[in-house]
Amino acid sequence: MDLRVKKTHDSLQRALLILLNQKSLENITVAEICRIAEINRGTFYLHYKNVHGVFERYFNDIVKDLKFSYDFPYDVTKDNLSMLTPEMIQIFHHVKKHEAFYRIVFDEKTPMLYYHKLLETVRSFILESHLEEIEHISDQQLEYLASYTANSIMGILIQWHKEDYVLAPETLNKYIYEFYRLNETLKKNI
Amino acid sequence: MDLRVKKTHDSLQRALLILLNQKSLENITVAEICRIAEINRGTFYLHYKNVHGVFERYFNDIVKDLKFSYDFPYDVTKDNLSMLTPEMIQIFHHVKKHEAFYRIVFDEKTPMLYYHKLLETVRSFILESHLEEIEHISDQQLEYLASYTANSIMGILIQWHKEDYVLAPETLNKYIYEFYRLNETLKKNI
DNA sequence: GAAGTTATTGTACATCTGTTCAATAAAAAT
DNA sequence: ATTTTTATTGAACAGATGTACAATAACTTC
Repeated sequence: MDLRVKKTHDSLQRALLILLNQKSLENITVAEICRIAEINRGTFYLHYKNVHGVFERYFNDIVKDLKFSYDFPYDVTKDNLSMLTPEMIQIFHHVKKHEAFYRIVFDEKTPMLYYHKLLETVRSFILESHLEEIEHISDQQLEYLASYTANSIMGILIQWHKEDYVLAPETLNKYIYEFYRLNETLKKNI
Repeated sequence: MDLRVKKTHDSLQRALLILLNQKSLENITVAEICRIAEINRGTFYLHYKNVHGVFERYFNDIVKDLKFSYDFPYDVTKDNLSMLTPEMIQIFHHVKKHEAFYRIVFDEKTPMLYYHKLLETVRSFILESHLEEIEHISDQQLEYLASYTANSIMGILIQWHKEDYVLAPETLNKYIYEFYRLNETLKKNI
């Protein structure tokens, strides 16, 4: 790979991180990030459409980290019966690890793009490991079930974000498990 | 209320709708919307921060419509035992009714703001009507349960969006009901 | 190492942004 | 109806955006 291109990308990524310590993402301009990175503004537009382009590159690295951590089995007692197993705790640990990053992802000003990408990732985890055994369900219905299930976990993340990430990942995991069992109890009261 | 202010808001709202038929929201500039609305650009900044400000005003009207429709009981056979009752079909009907609008809300380029607001609305529906009878749950846990439950419905909406809103609201409602029952079946296989 | 290819640079341009301010027009208060 | 208050306007400003182009520098190929 061309060293010049790599240098451009690295400089811009480094400049973005510097600026994110000073101001919010939506207040960072292309001109500004180029000044810090010592990159010509014209060069910027050769590679990215806007500042979010640089952030998206950063995002892809973070999600790679999530996918990697998910490939490692977290707990031996794999509970395949629930669609929302304690396995999901890895997602909470991941978000906590990159908290500063996810504060931006869930921010009101941030485009939906990153939310969609994260949901897609969680969705693939669920499709790969938890939805195989389901019968009597159409392909299309399975797509909806995956989104339904994955996004319920995203709901936990959003609430976590709203409460400033105060709870421990283990607590969230316990919550999910209890929410799953809750259906059962309610049904028994019929 | 000052007639001049109302005229300004109305002109801008009308101009936004005209422009949305021609191009996507993120490509509409303040200068452009002011030219169409025949409003001085300085006046624009007296009322809004950017183009999204005008869209947000529009959004508030739409959500008002959702809240209104939800106040009307849709079906007499209210199933209080499930947290996700067929009552939710009203949300699907609402989104279908304002499909052109929600195509923008769920778009990748659109800020998370509208998603958060819609989630908050669905969340309030659930808290008001379905989560009262739950016992042995802390206030905080209830907050998470509400986000968890409300966002699972949002997951259906996102999938609907991804599939270009082809299915009927009734079908989605049937799906949700079946997803709820699915837990039951899986557990019996222990 | 020379020749060819490609990324980066500097400059320029029209347009947009966000803000300020005095002048004016429209509404509200008396 | 006159005065007071407030919204809108037009002009001007520094800075940002997105694009274009020729010149130059860096990398690749042979």
